[in-house]
Amino acid sequence: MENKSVETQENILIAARTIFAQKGLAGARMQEIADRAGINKALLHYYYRNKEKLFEQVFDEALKKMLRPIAAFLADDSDLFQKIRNICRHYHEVLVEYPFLPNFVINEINSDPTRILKLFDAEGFLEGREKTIIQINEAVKSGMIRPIDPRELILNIISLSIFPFAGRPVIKEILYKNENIYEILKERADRVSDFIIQSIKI
Amino acid sequence: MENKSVETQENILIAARTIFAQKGLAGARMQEIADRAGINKALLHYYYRNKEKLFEQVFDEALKKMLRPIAAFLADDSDLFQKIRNICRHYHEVLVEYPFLPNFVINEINSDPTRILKLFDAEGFLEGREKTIIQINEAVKSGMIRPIDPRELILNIISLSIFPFAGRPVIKEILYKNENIYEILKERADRVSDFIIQSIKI
DNA sequence: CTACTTTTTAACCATTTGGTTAAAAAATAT
DNA sequence: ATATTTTTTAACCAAATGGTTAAAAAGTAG
Repeated sequence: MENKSVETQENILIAARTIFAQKGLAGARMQEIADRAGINKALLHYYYRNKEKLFEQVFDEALKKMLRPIAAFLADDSDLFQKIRNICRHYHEVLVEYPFLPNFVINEINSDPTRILKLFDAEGFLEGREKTIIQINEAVKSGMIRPIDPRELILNIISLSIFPFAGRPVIKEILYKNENIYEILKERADRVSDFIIQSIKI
Repeated sequence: MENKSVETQENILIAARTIFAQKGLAGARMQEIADRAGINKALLHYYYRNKEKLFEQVFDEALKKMLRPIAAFLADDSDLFQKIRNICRHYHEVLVEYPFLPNFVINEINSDPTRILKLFDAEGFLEGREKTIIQINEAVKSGMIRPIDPRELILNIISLSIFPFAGRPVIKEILYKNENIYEILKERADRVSDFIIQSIKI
């Protein structure tokens, strides 16, 4: 009996991910989520008190899955180039699974900035960031890489990894029409790190 | 008399830009737009028949301002590196003025992909793209730049230029807290093109 | 002053939507 | 078989919202 219940809840979450991703929090309809999960609205509210709670669960879950390993990579002791490769690869892996995540973050940070930032904090992202900034500065000083502001390098890594997923529908139409964009993006991970490393290495 | 009318309509557009940018099409409220424009809802509907029409006007106007010059840069005869510099600079200039544009495009392409793509077409973006792809391939063949898939290079340029604006609220919090992010992004244009050129040049 | 346009007011409507309720039905466990 | 949990049905509610209407008021031009 419990199986069925768990299965239904899982179906709800899967449906919610899709709908929230397509329409955002405001645009999503509880009825549509229920339909897609193959249940009715009453049951949907039976398991998830309201729209906000449902959204929060879907959102927090996905964001944690993204941030926790990134924080770990930032904090570990591998050398800079390896770190860049790890991070790019992880971004691409998770985003192939949760391609809606960037839009979630981008859209919802406007409505409640603090909640998202708390998640960054909780997942240890900020400490890892400090450590990596120091590491980049040292790499510059030791002549391993060209002079670059650490935050700018981080921003470039993030931009190259995330934007193609955030803008995926447009990208697909203007650059990769009639191709499997997910395949292309998945394969891109290592080329992105090469592109970055090529730019900074001496 | 006409002045007042035009001024009111302009106020509406300014207000609409802000609200649509913050809340998206679904999340925006006509009442809120009216309030921000300093008028009432009846007058808002008097000038713009309905929400969709208003959104369309705001959106199309901004996207054209973005695309038309990009198309021109892609189509002109300057050498590849100069082209990259022109494009990065233009993206940054327009996006400082319309920072909401990327989110607009990203969000609304889901609801009606064809309308946006028509705009790309109409603004001559696609022809410029073809010409630039050929140019990149030739630059590779002539040994001017490292081997790279032209579409991937274009994607990297777009990602580095646009993502920082799309993700601006998050970026600001995790990297540039307490700083003027617009100033930082504006200054970034030339460093972005340097980063790209450094990566591909031989 | 008169004619015309712009703006306001305020009530009003239809629809959508999130959410509830309560009872019946189905499924499952013991 | 009985008790418990899960699911459905269907009606219902309150609030929000896009949009309308019509008449009055204010502003403007000739």
